[in-house]
Amino acid sequence: MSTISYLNAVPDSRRQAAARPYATARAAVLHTISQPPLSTFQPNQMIFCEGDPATHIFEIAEGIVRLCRLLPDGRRAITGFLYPGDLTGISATLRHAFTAEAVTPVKLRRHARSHFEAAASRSPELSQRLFGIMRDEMSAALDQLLLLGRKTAHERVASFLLVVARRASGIRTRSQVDLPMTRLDIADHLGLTLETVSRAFAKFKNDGLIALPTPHTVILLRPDLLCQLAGEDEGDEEADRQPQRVAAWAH
Amino acid sequence: MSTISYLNAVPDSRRQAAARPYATARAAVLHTISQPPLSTFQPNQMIFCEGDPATHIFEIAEGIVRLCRLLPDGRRAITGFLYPGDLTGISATLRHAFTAEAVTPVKLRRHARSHFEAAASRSPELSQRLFGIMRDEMSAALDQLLLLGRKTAHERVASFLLVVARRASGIRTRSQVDLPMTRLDIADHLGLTLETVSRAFAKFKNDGLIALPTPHTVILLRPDLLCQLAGEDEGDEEADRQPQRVAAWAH
DNA sequence: CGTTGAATTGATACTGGTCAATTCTAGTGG
DNA sequence: CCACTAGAATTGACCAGTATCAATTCAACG
Repeated sequence: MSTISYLNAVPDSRRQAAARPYATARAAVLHTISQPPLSTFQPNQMIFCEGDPATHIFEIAEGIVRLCRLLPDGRRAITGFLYPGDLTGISATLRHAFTAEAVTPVKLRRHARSHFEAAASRSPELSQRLFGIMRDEMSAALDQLLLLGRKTAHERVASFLLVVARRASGIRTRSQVDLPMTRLDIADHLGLTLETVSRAFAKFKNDGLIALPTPHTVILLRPDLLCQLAGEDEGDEEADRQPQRVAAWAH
Repeated sequence: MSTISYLNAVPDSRRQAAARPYATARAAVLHTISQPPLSTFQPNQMIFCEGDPATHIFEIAEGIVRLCRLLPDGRRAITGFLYPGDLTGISATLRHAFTAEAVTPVKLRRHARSHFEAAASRSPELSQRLFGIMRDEMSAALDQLLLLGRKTAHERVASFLLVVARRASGIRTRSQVDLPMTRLDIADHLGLTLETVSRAFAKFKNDGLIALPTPHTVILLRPDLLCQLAGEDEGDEEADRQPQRVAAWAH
């Protein structure tokens, strides 16, 4: 907690980044169940805490959320960021495995776990999707393990930019990317310091790989080179990675 | 791949470590289904490869397996080790997300995914357990993210020793721990070099925290201090970590 | 405009990596 | 049973990539 306990303002430009129409891709499944009212959170406000009883599942309607784990002395790892349409709390059972905090102003729906599980046991499609979400989460976690364990600072930052670009836009290589989170958030996600993140951005800018119209807007000028730098083999790895859909299991 | 492609011998002392009666805790569920014959693998032999079609689920009967992800240039992250009784391939659907290789001589059962899924859809308990296994995997991955992102070399090695001690023995603080994997495997799991791992062991030994009768046997002399070093706060760390509790979700 | 937190940039320190040599271990063959 | 050998582990010297500490600069809101 030492790093963030205040509730301060976030620039308007960053608020806008939160209200993107990406959403609903995943959450759509839920809307067949019920539509709880929206809860609102201010930037840096805690949504739920590691260790809290996991009574609800959360569906992000608007804004960006960070998921963190902390060491007793306050060192922080951000295990991931949530975007509109994302769900969290699915893989928890008794207690949450991480803390969730709003990065930008957030609106979300809380689905009671009991309702949720009842619905899942009735709908094979729903439980199917839940498995799919858990798989995606696991896959992202494995990518992150490789990033943290074996990539250099520059490679980590390049990887991050590409992940955010793909996720926030849906389109594979949209040139303009919003970074609603701070340099410290990025650093805690990449296992670096905020200075190192800043220097990596500066270098990419000097090398002509990106442009930084504002600190929270990146334009990918050479996504190809970034891909190479990130050690992702830019090719069409996605192409065959998720042509997914297997029969089904879990009733 | 570049690091290991030969099939060499493993000391007999390490073979024994593999044949531990831990097992079956998790695999027990499966035995209600069927009992395929055992397949055998030599040390460093590949069991399946990242990207392979995930047609089977594997149940380790004997021996130790490592799960790796590789960067194009050969840098390797070991995302985890499997012990007797562990399953893998559950969270994969179309293709495996990592490579699995034998560390010691391994015996395992291959369960056809189709059978498996059929059984899961018939048995709520089974699919329930599968969810549980996936949760455990995710929880371990999150721990590892914190370790790789924010712990020092010494902290990582201390954490590793404790995890292995708990897992291999089941008992919380069994003093003698076998390390069937090499220093390089440990290093690739902890995001370090083998030299750094070796130096950490040497330091712990000098400081009286552990004894090293052989390079593959560790005795935890002061598990309490190791715990502290690992940043696990053995006790009730949660206590003062989150004194706060925002009213939060008053929508 | 003024103010405050965020971001950038610079100087320096230090952890852990790299390269290299030596020792150890365990399996092999006499 | 004991030397022999190959790979593993240890240890040392040195170096590089990041972290740390510190000072500006910048951006956005009041």
